[in-house]
Amino acid sequence: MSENLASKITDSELEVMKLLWRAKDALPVTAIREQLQKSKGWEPATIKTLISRLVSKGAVHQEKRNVYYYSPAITEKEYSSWATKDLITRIYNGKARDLIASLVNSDGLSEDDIAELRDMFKVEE
Amino acid sequence: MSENLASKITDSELEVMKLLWRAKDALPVTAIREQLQKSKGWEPATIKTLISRLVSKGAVHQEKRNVYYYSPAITEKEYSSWATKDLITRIYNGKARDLIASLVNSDGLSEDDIAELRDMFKVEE
DNA sequence: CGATTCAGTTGACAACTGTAGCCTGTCATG
DNA sequence: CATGACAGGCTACAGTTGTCAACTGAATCG
Repeated sequence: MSENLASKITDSELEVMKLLWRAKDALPVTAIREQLQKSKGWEPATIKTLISRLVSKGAVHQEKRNVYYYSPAITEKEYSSWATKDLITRIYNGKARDLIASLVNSDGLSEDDIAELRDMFKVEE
Repeated sequence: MSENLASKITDSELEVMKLLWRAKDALPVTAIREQLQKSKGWEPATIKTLISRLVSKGAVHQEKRNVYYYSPAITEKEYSSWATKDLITRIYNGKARDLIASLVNSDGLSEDDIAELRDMFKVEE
């Protein structure tokens, strides 16, 4: 398990991160709460807990104004690429190509996906 | 989270599954213990716990002989493809191609991998 | 200024996870 | 047959995760 930054963002916490990634600027709890309360049906307390856990583990940065403003301390790309490597390590013996092979022959990809990928690999040299 | 079969095999449990997948036939605890004790440094008790949890959640099948013989109830392919789809759902908004794109431009793939993938997508039509 | 609201902090609690011990019955072995 | 080893089943216990409530102090509003 390659830990360190962003070490283990949980599923619930990830919902908060997604929201913060979508926002261009730092957000106060109010804004975060508004969205997640509706979309996830969470109580304000739950949301506050998730935010502080994320701050503790260094995944979210807080900036003191009147009230704290929160923003991601890691980018979505960083996280998703970490999560992907983690999957590859745990499940595919560290071989990225095995992951892709698995996707290719197990209906994981639509015709469109395949076409697009063909392009993706064709163009670059 | 698409649950059901193999619902949430944990990291430790996965080590047991890997061993069972490698074995062609069902194995008694003895055999499982021998390998994991050395490779993982786990106590026999730990290994027994993992096996029974896997049996409970239907990921491992047990067959009564003198002593129980254990074998995977789900294939490695089934599991890894489930885990991959799960990742895609959670992190890539359900878009498999985004996963691959992320791999491509984030040093997730070696030159060799890319060459091989180019082939992979070239050949089939 | 007194009452209301709510951010931030702390505590809580059940389910799950990692790790392991104990007990009992059975099987092999001297 | 007596004994030791160990499979299976049960219990345990700390740490993590998903959810949330209570308290406190500051800002807001009438």
